[in-house]
Amino acid sequence: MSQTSRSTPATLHDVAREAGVSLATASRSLNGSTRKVNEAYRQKVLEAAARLGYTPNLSAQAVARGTTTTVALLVADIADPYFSSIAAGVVGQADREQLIVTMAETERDPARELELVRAMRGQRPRVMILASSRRADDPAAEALQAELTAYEQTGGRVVFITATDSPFRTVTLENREGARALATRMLDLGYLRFGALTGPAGLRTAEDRIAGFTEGLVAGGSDLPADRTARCAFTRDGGYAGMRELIDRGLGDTQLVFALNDVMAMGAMSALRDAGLAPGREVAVAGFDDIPTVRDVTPTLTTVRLPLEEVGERALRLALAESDDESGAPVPTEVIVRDSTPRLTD
Amino acid sequence: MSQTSRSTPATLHDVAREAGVSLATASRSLNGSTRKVNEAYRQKVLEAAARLGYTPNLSAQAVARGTTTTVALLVADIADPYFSSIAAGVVGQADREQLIVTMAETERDPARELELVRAMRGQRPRVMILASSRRADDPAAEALQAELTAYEQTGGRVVFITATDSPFRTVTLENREGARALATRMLDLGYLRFGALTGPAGLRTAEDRIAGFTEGLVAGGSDLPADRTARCAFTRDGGYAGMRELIDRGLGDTQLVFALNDVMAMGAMSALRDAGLAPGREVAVAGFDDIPTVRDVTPTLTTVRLPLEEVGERALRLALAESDDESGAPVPTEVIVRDSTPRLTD
DNA sequence: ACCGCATGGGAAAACGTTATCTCACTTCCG
DNA sequence: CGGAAGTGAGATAACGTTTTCCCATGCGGT
Repeated sequence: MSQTSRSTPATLHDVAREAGVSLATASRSLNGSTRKVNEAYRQKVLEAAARLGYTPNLSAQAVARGTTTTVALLVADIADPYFSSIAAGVVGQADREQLIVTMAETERDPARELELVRAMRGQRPRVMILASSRRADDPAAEALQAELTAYEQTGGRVVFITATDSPFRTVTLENREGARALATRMLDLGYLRFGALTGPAGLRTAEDRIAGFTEGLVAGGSDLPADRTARCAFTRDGGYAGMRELIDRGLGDTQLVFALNDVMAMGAMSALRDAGLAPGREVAVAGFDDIPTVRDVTPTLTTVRLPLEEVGERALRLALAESDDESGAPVPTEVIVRDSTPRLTD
Repeated sequence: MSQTSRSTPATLHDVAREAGVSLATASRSLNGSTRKVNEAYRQKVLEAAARLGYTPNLSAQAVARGTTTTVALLVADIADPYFSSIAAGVVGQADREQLIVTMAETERDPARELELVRAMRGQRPRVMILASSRRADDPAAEALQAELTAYEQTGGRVVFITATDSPFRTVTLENREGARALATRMLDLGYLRFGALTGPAGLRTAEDRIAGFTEGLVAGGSDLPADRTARCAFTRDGGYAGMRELIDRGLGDTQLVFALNDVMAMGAMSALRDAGLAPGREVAVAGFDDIPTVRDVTPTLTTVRLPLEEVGERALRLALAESDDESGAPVPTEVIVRDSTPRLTD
């Protein structure tokens, strides 16, 4: 009972011996093979396995079967609610599909992303989901595409979560359309003078959102003047810094600042507050994504809802789908007006 | 160039043939073995590998070597900032150690946790990190412990992230001490009448924090009356519901509510606001964990800082450490006073 | 000149599975 | 009663690696 000495895990061999059957029969009994096996034998094997605490070695199964049950997930930053929500969706769906997910963090660096894709290929995952953000000026983009194409040629499935269309299966996020709808809605609320935190140059998500927002404004007869925008990192601290810069440059009569995503918006609101300005009252703020916490900030944040967890689920389902063009409808976005953008009544 | 037909990944065999060397030499060239290999041969192999786009099959390596490079991580809920911060730490450290992390979600269900541990054992991970929360009344606890012990006997390493001491390596969270320090500090600020959201019955983390908080209050001559506490789920919505219940029962002269963790505190503050009460001014609120977003809520939240990302890193390092009793010092906690608990001056 | 002895390549056995292929045995039909 | 046709267990060849072992070669020492 108190065997504290280190041993090795029980193998199928052990189980077969213990049950007094052949290796083949043991294997057939423990996983569902097409072949039938005598119920009496089957019982013996099952009992033996339980007695020995046998767990099949997934690596060995992978080698023998030539396929794994792994899905590889690449995100920019796990601690960011945007990515962790997507990850939660992927992991949940994977669990339902009896798959295992392995995760890695690109830290928003394209070179690192490429490196990680290479490394992950070693696992021979069934699926690779790339939620990490695309850049327009990515020098590693070609190499990445080549790597992924090679991966697909060996039977893998690539799914991107992004707005830009890629040569791979894609869960399409309507960043542009969502931002345009947001702009329209803000105009409806009476806003006229807009500013924005535009994120880092070259980041596709950022560019799409800004483009969509501008489009909406222009369509409504307004615009987004360059001197009311500031570049900044795509993070909470970036949002804080960007808003800080806007404030330092002089907000003028800016009525509403669009922050590109919710974490940036939250940083921006803090920057406003720290500068003695009341977000929502003196300067309205809008975000994008609808991460869970925006209901709990003050004022509650107006944003464009992206069903992130569902996005993760869809990504995996899409990867597993038979048909190649099952990408289906883009993910629905929805403008959600909250207290950070009150109706202007003057 | 446009070979779109599906093929299989290049194997070491292919590389060896392409380079005109034996399998053994190819293997020795591509990973660092103890044996030296002629530089000319080595180059040929490396070139051949590059030409064929060879990536070693990790499963096969695992089978041949008898060990994997996998870290299994179990969390309760990936989308919860507490767990995603820990996960970020684990993934970051794993990356530095050239390890791969696979992740699963217990959804706070002990039965599920046991099931998952069983399933993960199939991967033969080098390390299993359990960040999912312990329960005092867990009916599956014995089975879990048996499973983990068996796992350790076969060479695996278990690390718990928790406050309760376990028979396994543990990153110790000083929930009790931190909560006690928080109580002391709140007394210093002039608070006298306390309430609390106590979380679900049986959850160790919750119990420890409440116990510590009560201790601190009692030590300071105050107390935590049962009629000012409410049970609730350990989530944002739980915090909201719990505070709602407290409000409905009548807050009386309660001056400060301790919410057990930050997401609950944020829910609680929203509940207060929705009831027309100003958190921080009319009722003070304190949390625990110091998740990133609490700097951005209004009022900013007083809490006990837990360096969550570092906790994740430490967990992995602890798992990998040679010595058995390297658990080291408990993770330092720090009370951080912010605007949600202003000094009482009446 | 001969004998170790290090050096380093290659054949082949292992790792823990699955899947193919035998083959003994039953059953059923004419 | 003989033979065809199932049935299902077991031996064994894979799967893609690593690693052990064997062996040819070259070199230094006596």
